[in-house]
Amino acid sequence: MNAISDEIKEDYNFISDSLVDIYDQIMRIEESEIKKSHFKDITAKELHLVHTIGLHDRKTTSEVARILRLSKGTLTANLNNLERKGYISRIRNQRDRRIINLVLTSKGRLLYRAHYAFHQKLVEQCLKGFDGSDIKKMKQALMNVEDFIGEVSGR
Amino acid sequence: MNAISDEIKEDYNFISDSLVDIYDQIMRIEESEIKKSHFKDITAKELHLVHTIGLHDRKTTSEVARILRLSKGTLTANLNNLERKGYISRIRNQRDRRIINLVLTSKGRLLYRAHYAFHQKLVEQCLKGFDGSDIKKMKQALMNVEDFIGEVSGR
DNA sequence: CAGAATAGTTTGATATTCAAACTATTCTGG
DNA sequence: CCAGAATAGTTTGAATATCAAACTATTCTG
Repeated sequence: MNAISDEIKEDYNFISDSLVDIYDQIMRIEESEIKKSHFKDITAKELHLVHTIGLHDRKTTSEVARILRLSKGTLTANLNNLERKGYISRIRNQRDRRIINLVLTSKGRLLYRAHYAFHQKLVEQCLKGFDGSDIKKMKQALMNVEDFIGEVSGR
Repeated sequence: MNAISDEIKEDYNFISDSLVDIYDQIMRIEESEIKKSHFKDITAKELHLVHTIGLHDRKTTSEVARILRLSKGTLTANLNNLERKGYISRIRNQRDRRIINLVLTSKGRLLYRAHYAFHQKLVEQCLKGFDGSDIKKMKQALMNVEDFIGEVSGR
């Protein structure tokens, strides 16, 4: 093993160690940043749920439960909380009255945008000083991770 | 706004969207991979705790609680579970008998290494085809994120 | 050496999660 | 068209996780 590949190995270890811890911290500061704004009653999990419900596509309860891997009962409880706090509404689907479509209220949309802006800021900081080809590499790395996740979880 | 910076903006959005979702999936497959091995009784949270206790430095309960931002009571409960399952031991510090030092049992060390190996594999997949300078960039990006986290959470 | 400070545990209340039973609605084969 | 199967979401009851505050044991300090 020569000096260069040793150095690369060290970099691998740095990256691996770093990744293990970073996301936890991100989750935490996401929540604390949101609480500094005027959304004081939102947890990181609820933020995640608001993000998943999203701005445009009126997902159903089942879709959201599948995406987040929550049981239907758990999601119902979470949705009750977010509805009570005024971030989401349930809309009964008129074509198929078994289905509930989920939408963000205007308050929910504000929260969504604040959260999204935070992520944008994070990515900007992360990639500051990078040029177009560096960014392409970064994108490639993330796609590789997605592929890996796909393989491991059986696509 | 010209074509090139539009493209970069799109890449930023891709990266931002991708990051939001990847962590959750990684947590999930970490847990499911570990359950495929002979550590069937471990949750993602417990894995995280075993990782934090680590191999070498005999952290105290308070240190671990601070790192993971858990209350002391919650951590006590978690440690009871991991001790019952045979992954950790509590060692009463002889210099200061108020303190408990936490160590992994041999079973705990096996789990730690399996988890670590998983992360290594993830990083290898992520960076496959990257050369030394690409990897340096990647490292830089992660350090930028750490800086950002430091700034936001007040260092 | 008395009392303040610290490390960790226990306790009681609250919140989260799940699976299973349940309600309401739609689909489907005869 | 209709009976029963299938589907979407809610309710329920039990198990687990979490927190803050009270508590125990130990060490530090003036």
